[in-house]
Amino acid sequence: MAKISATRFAPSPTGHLHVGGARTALFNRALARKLGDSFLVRIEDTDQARSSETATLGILEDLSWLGINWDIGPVHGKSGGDPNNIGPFYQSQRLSIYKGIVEQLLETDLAYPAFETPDQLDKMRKDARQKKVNFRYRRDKSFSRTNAIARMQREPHVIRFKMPDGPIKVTDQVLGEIVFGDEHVEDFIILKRDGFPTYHLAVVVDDAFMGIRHVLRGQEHLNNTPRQVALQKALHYATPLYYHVPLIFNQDGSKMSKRDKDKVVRSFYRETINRSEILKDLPKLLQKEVTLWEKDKNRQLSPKSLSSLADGLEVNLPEIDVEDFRKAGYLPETVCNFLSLLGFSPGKQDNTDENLERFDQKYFCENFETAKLGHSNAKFDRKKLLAFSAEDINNLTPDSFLKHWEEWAKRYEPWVFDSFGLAKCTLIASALQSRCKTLADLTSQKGPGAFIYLDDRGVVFDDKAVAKFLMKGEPSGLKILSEVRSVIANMITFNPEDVELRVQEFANEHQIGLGKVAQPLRVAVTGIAASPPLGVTLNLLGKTSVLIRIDSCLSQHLKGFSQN
RNA sequence: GUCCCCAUCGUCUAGCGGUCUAGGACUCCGCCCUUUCAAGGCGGCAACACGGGUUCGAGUCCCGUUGGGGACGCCA
Repeated sequence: MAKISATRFAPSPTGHLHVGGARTALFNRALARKLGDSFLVRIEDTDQARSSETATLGILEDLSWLGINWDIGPVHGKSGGDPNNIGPFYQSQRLSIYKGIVEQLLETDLAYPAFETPDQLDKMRKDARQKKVNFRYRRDKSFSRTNAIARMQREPHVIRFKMPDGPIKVTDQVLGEIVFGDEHVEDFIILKRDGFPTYHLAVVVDDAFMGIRHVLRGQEHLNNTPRQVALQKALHYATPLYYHVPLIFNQDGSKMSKRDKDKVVRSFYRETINRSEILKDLPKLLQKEVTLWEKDKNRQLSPKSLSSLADGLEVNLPEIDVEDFRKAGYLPETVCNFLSLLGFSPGKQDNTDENLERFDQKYFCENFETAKLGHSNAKFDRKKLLAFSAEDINNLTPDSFLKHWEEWAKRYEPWVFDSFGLAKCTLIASALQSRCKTLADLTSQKGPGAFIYLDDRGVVFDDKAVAKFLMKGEPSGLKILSEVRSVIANMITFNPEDVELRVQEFANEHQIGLGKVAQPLRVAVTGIAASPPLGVTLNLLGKTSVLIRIDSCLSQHLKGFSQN
């Protein structure tokens, strides 16, 4: 047994890391730091059909991006390693260990082979359900060990653990003492037909071999705990301390899960009337996949296919995975801070009422306490996350903000820096920083910088803005615009201060308020009534573009104006 | 259906028997600042699920009801 003391995060690589998993990782690391334990990552890939190396890599990358580094485990970037020689950290590479344990259990009559096929079991479960009784697999009274061992040699089989009789007590560090009656805990499978261990066996064996003394995980595992405790007793392993934390929910109160994206697309697809037309526009391979998927509720589309279909249906996929939030332009620190608050509260310090919610992971690790963990499930509030994000982005130094944006853009919108160059992007960043809630807002078509990316002759004018700032009043905005145009045209320097100064002078000369000049100009070059300060807005576009846009605006609206 | 967990503003939560006419954060609303939009500053609305106990005293302890959630896989 390992001589170290560790906490662990043990994801199964069946897709991207989702926020619930990320939170578990965050809590485990904090617990480890608080305890002075090592923090270990282990890949639970005992499901041959669903696990993939791509998913593993994705999860490790997601953790790294969040800044969650691990001491022991798969090597990725600066994380991982095996200083105590307790690896490997992929369960698929530990098969011989589990087999040895299973043999030991078999020899000591603590486990036995079983021969029912999955179909047979399915039927047994259905029958039980129909009779409204609880199904629980227990070894037959007429069970003969010698017979079974002999049959093992020639028949496909699983190995089941002999669950001891009597209730099992679990002591949880968060929830307290919980007693599970044995009427539910069956002789569960520890070795599958394919020779792979089940989760229960692998987790118990690995935790023991890897020195895991503290197990913090989601409450969905609470009902698994008695099985694992029974197994630990049978194997004479120490039972780790358990910490079961509440779940993370969607706004509608359902559990936030990996399947949510599929669910959203499915329900939207069902309600779409012209779905056959949409289907036609998809690639042939995808068409086949969708047809199969449509018929089978339990089937899930691959992430790629799912997003293609979502595009076709024009549905927005919910953000569930860490990668989704990265793409949406959140800073990793923001995501970590927000996630840390789901099921954990920093409490009150010195009885002051100040807001203690905004903290970094250093603070979280130092102040993490079991007593500060909540007991009830938490809904994931995107609006609050967005508010945190806006605040964090605003608090960044201009330099750091630019770097974050550049890094993000390189991954998701490479055209920005490619076509505008660093100098212009620096200007854009400084103009938009306080107006952005996420990094994605910087390039969003609905974002505060949308006007920057417009074609000079393709400005789309907002009707209300045009009516209010160009058509109304005497003199009208259009008239002022046509007069101020020459002021702009005659400018030699074009920095924000000069622009503001000249426009102010113009207003003074004509004895009108600044707004009377600024708003028509703003509408002319952006199409809408809101933008960064006028000087910055015009400077960002450059004199040439500004003049083209003014002219284009005048020619589009003067016509309509004279007719009225 | 069976077992398990949970229950304070719309949401995240503070509260560990009296200091609670219940505090903070997000949302929403108002005001200030202001050439627009942001940012920033100030203020406001808003909750102890219900019913029984225990106690001099209950958001805080106990029981029940109701409600929410989880588990019941050769998934993890």
